Amino acid sequence: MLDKTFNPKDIEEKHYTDWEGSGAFAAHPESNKTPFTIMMPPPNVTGSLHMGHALTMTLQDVMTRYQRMNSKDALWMPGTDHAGIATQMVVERQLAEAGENRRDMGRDKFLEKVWQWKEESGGTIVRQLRRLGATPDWPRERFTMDEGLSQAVLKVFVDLYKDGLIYRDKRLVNWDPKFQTALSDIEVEHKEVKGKLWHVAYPLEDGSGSISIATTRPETILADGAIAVHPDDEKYKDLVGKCAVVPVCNRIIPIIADEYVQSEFGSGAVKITAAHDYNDFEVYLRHKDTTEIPLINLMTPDGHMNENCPPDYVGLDRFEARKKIVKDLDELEYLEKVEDHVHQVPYGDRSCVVIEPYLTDQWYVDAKTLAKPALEAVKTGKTEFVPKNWENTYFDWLENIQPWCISRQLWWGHQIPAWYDEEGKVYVAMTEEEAKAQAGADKTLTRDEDVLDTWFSSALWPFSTLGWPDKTPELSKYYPGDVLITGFDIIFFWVARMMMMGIHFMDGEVPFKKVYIHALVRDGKGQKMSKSKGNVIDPLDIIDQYGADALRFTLLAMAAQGRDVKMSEERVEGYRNFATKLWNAARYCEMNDCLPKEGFDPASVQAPLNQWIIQSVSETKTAIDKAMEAYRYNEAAGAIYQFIWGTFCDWYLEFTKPFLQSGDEALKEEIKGTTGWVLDQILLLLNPFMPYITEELFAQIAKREEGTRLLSSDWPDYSALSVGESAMDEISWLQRMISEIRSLRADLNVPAGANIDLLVLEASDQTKERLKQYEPALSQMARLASISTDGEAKKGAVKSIVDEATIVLPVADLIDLDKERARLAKQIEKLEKDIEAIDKKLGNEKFVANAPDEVVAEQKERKAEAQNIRDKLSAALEQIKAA
RNA sequence: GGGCGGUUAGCUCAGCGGUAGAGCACUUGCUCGACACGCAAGGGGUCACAAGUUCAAUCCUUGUACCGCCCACCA
Repeated sequence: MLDKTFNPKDIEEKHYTDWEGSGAFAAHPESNKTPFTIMMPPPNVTGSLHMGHALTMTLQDVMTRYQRMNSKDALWMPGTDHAGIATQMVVERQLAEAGENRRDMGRDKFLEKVWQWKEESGGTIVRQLRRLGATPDWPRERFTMDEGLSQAVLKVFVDLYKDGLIYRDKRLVNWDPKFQTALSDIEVEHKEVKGKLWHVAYPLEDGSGSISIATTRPETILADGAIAVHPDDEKYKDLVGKCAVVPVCNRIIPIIADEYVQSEFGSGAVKITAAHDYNDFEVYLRHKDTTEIPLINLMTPDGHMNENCPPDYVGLDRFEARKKIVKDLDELEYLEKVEDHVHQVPYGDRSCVVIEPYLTDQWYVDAKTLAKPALEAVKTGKTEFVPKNWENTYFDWLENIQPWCISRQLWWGHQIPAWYDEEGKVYVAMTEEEAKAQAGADKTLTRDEDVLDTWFSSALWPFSTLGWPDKTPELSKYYPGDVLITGFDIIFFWVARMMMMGIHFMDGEVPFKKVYIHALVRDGKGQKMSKSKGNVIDPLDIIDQYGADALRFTLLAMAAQGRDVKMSEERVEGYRNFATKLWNAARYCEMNDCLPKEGFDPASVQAPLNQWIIQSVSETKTAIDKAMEAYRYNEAAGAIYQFIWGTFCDWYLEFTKPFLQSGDEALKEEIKGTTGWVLDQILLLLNPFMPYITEELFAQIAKREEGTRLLSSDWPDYSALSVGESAMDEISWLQRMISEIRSLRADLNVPAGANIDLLVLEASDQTKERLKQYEPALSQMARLASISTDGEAKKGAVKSIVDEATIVLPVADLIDLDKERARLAKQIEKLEKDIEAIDKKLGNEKFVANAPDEVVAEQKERKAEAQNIRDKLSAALEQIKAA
């Protein structure tokens, strides 16, 4: 006997262990089944499960389970990402706590520490995924710094270098002074900041006056190399070619003309600080051949002023230097005015410190070239985004893509396979031996210290995890993947780069055919969850409290396309209740011997009641299939929810109760068989969504062959079942009948416990027959003492209409006549309004002429029906008035 | 500045050319032997605003107003 409530805690671990042990998560490259591949976006090794993971992994797991049940050879490829900066940060923080730091320790020793940390703590998220019920092919789990994947990274680097698609360049990069590394453009977040605009006067060298400029970063004045004005600006025409004196450091700089300058902004003159500003650098490049413009770097890598500054600035923090120069400018009377100014300031997405444009040598990928086929693939539909509007975002980014800076001044990551000889000449090769062979035996080579951007290795994930560059069976079977399921926040970081790398290295073949982009999870108020806001809902807490099934179902039900998912505990509670409901339905079935029986054939059932529920199961399955096909998880979840609760529990089980108590034996047996069968189908259909409770019930309600699990069961196929319309009509009638009586009773305050008599007038033969047949169900569900079809409505009886028949409840002594009059009047009024609206339509010649015939027919039918009911209710109202 | 999305019941959101839906909340009844994490019956919406297309618009088009997010170097 099942317990009274379902306790997820008791069974989740047991089933997961059993599932994993069964080997059912495994892909089988050797099988001849159609493959279905999902690449799991590898979470950071430093990560722990948050709601975003819970959502994306649930969607992936549901898809994987669904495809697996549909006889696909499903590969859900799991793994983790080494997460360069994030991981190095974690370990450095630990070192700091122990009073150590990585530079004292040295690179090798430090890396040893990181690996040690990875072994000890890197498995957290992977363990947590198991609690969600995720079923990827664990034995294939990869790490982006695994031997094989690292080899793939080296090969990709070397090949791209040979093709001229990777190169070294000296230009401005986004420099993170906290981590002291370069960052790519997309690792920089621009935030609106309230700053100041300082207006500063630069004296002209010839003493003939001064020229005024405005700046938001006065400390960079110390590195000024020129002043620029617009070539057409009359105001400054005569100054071009002259020189000005930089305040405070007294450097003489030229005044040049460049179209970049906007005459209307500020004073119309701009200082040019080529080593610390992207635009200024561009100006510098345009003029450096004709005008000598100093290119001065005034900062150390950790954001302090260097020796290129006046002595009293050297060593100052960049923000201190800003304060000091403002003070100095003011004292020296160069500062003309200060305005408040709102502008965008770049911050490192991990370090959260202000990023400096900084002039360094870095490695770049020629993203523009790689982007072309990646764009083409989506334009031609080889890869499709769902929902489609994300393609615009993808196009927009790739069409404007800049060179991708891939070198990072970190230690944790894939070290760049480049060596330098003493003259600084570079040799790129898979190994030091090969580099030496290139350089010649007499050269001493030093390896590039830098490592690659973490996303460089993630970009290879769809093929590096399958054994590339070897031609493995996995690679040929599971590439390209069927669908990539991920959030929009990493379309640039990851999706686009996988497209570029995949197409380039896999002979033009895209890495996945579909990209399903889901929303981000927010809190109940729609705010982004973050630790600092303290509004984080921990999925593990939710699992502890409500069970993994409830969490999964909540995420699915709210995963409608193109919207944020607002997570609130009340919703989870609701779906926990749903699990309990199912549990109790199964418990009821168990108590009534309605369990799955060997040999039951749903095609053979005779009773319309049973035919109806079987047909409903089939329709539900169709709805789920349709929804899954379109990645409409919320619709799939809604369909099965509605069927279980609204159809099976609320109607079918209630219909059949009286027949099970007293009915003829054949019918009883058929009901038992049908109920058991439906319950089994429910478990199958719900399994991908709520794997734990369904697996538990599956095991409890029937003896199965040893080792049979829902996990590895087949998705049902009802194509052989066909049920006539008549059963559906008949049960629909029964539902309407019961609803109508219940509604009347409630409206008229008939005591809930009172059994009353039902009189049905003007009943057709069919209705009479049905009343007789379903008498037990009607009596019990509508609480009737008797049902008759002939007789006369007594004075004060209440009337209503179901189809052709008038139902009469002789409850005169129980009800308030005024209330009944009001009820009838209200209904009649509503019907009149409907009829009027329909008449208006039908009276419109254009409508009749243009609307499809079936729409016109439908309107006519509705009108007739409304008129029929109205007439009968009017008669009833007259009768009461007469009484 | 560009792009995308949103505005539907008290709240959170589905729906998307022909009778407005769900969950929660609310009201009123219910110890009908599965379930109060429940059952039954209800109340509640000029589908942001304006114009247009159409026989017909919550749904399509255009515009307006708010609200989000993403991208963008204006000192």
